[in-house]
Amino acid sequence: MRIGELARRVGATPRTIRYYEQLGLLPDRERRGGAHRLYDDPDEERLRDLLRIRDLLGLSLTQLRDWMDAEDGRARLRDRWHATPAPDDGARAEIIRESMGHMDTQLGLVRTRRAALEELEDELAGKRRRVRTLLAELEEAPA
Amino acid sequence: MRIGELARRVGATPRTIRYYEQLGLLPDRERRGGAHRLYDDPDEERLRDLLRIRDLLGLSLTQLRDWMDAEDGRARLRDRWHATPAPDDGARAEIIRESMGHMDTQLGLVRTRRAALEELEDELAGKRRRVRTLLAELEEAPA
DNA sequence: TTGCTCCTCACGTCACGTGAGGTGGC
DNA sequence: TTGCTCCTCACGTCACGTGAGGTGGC
Repeated sequence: MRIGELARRVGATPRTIRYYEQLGLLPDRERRGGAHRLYDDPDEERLRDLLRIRDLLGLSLTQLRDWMDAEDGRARLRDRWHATPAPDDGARAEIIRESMGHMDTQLGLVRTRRAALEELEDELAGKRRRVRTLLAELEEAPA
Repeated sequence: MRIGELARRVGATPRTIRYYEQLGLLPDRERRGGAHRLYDDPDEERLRDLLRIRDLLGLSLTQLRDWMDAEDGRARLRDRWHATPAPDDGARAEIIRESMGHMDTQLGLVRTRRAALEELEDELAGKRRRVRTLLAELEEAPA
């Protein structure tokens, strides 16, 4: 698909996609003769992930790059794992542990934020309940 | 307190506080002779609220202004309510209903976001579990 | 060939960051 | 009086938005 359709699908703009390509967040798509960029489904999936993490966690694009680098690293590790069920020399376990450490960092970020949002939601819900009670009293007992 | 201390307390910078004042998000503090800005505890509370909503919901400062305008409106309404327990002519109930409508909008925003974060958290937790299982197998049964 | 979408500059904008040069207040 | 913090410009930066002017491809 072309850049306009990709943008429409994920709810972004062509400008954002080009900017992310420039920063290395998206691959520099093979363009025959410097012409139009063409994207496939995995590209769309990656872009969705980028926008989702950016929006939900409020990361800068530099932080987003770090996040995706780690994700890519894990993906490569997983491929290597499945490709070679080799004898364990301890190094593989070590790499997995490192990968886990990074996942824990990610999970910590998400959990902290979700907890903060839950607190905000509880506060708002409480306020709403109080106002609703006030309204009910007003309707039941008009002076 | 002065702007530096306020900034340090809430985890912002003096520049941000001045910018928010300029946009009308914070009050233009009385400054005798155009000198230093002085803030009190309610100012700190308001700034905390601003930063919290901005960060958790990712609002633009224009949207943030709308949010706070509604909050301020509700606060004024509440004051008026407590000041004059007047006879009900229906107008008060109407104003409360309007206020409720806005709170529902706010709650909807927060809930949508929290649900999205929960989904992300579940996905990450699932990935982590799978990697952990892999690691356990590796440690228990070395080839 | 006509439309539509894409291309690359390049300047504009939002939300601040970061000095420059000068003044207030314990 | 000496430090420290504050003040107001004002230019820089990040993450894009928005034309200007030109080209690709069904």
